[in-house]
Amino acid sequence: MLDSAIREGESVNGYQRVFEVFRERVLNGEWRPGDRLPSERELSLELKVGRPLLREVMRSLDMLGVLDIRHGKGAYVAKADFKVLSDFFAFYLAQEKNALDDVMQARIAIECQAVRLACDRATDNDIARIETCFKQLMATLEDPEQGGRADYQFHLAIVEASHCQSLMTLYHAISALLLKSHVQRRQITLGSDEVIEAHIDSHRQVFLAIVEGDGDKANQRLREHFSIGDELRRKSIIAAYTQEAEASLGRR
Amino acid sequence: MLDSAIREGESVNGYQRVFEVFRERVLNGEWRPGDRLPSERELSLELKVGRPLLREVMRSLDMLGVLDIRHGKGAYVAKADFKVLSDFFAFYLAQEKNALDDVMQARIAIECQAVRLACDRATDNDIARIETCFKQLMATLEDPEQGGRADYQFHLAIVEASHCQSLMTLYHAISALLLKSHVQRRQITLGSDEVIEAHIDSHRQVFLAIVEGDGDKANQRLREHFSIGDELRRKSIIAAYTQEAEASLGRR
DNA sequence: GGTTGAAAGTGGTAAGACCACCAGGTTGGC
DNA sequence: GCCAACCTGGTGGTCTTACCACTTTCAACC
Repeated sequence: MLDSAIREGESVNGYQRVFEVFRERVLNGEWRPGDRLPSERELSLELKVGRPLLREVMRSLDMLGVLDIRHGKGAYVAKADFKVLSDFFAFYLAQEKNALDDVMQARIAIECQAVRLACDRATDNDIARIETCFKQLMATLEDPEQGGRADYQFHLAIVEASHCQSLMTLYHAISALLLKSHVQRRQITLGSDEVIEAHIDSHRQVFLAIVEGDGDKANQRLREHFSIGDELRRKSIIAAYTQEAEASLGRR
Repeated sequence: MLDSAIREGESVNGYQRVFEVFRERVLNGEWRPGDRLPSERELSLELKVGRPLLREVMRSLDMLGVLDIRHGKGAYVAKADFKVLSDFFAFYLAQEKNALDDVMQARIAIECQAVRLACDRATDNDIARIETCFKQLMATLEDPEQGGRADYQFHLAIVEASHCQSLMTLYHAISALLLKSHVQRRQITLGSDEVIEAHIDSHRQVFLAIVEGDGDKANQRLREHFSIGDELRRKSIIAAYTQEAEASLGRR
């Protein structure tokens, strides 16, 4: 069905035809980011299709992030962004079991590569930002909501220090889940001094390795960071169930 | 009084409202993959929106891969797949310079994590498949087209042996570019025995590490594989330019 | 009994009308 | 003369209606 456009005849449906026109013009650079498109009325006239059909295509492209349609102003070509990927993953993950664990693997993949690149490419600004995030992390230990956000910001800063668009894009795509997961974990593990200390130190080690610019070391420490987090989460879950069991026994 | 509609922020435009309804119903499992949706007329009645608007939403979801709309039959909930990601990347990469290098970083990220998981999770079947791909790789050394495809298949087999959906999804998303890149590289580096030997051995090492089930080793060897490939490509480019320069001098 | 073709239901498309929003020019008051 | 409020034209946002094209079904016909 991917080949449907290759058909010789005019038999493809109008939607495909119009979509291809847009694809062509954007990919050929005829329509560049920031350009304003003709009005829907004009376009529907030019392409010889009705406005509803044209709008179906444009809406789809809007969802793809290729167009930015603004009520009362017009439609603009946008720089494709990750918005659509978030939507896609939301639907996608709703249909997958073990989705969070699964996505966590993608997250590890992205961050581990990003941290390597960051060691080479990070500017002073990037370093400073990561440091700021780290301080913020320490300042919000008590609040699961803010702490989770700070945690997420720290990791995000690392990924953006890689200056690699595709990694950043993919990371953003799963960011909604990551943020949620960070907050959840905070709520579970809140309160244990030992946990907090390990957590902070783990972040610090990663940060220092980046400052040193040692890609291998940074990668290794980040992996340790993830496995520590994983272990802590398991412990917490076990603890939670144990408490529950005891409470259950106590009620008898 | 016009503001009466503005409450709870639920007052956004109809498109958003309808989209959220679909999102809810799919995410809540009310509509599961394979289910057939009510007809457009029924839905537009139920949701109290016009059919064109409803269709805009459904088309968008069709593009996202969430719905499968079939003329004359109806709309079905589909398992979200990576088709949309390819479209997205096509637009996205058209706007980015250095796109290929950039995406290559994402590729490395995905494969390096995948190979670790593969070491733990690969079944006998997976191993056999990777081995088959490796043999195919050796059998097609002469043909850039087939050789490039075999190369791609080898790496794909590794990723799929990770049994990690999100990694596989992301990998598929960039697969079109990877395949193209594999073939291109083959065309450039074709002919040098030394290059071919290094290339084959590099793959072999990765394969063996997976068979051993040693994640760290496999990861390291895969990284070496990539850096070898990178180096070879650079050398070839330099060689090509050198030849060109000599030829240019010769013509004078 | 097998074939065929109409009918019903579905998505596909078009046209026209009207509403909501935005920007820029016009008009009114100060 | 200046500024605010208002009007106006253009744009996207939405609804309605009608009709076309594809698929399936089932009953009439051979």
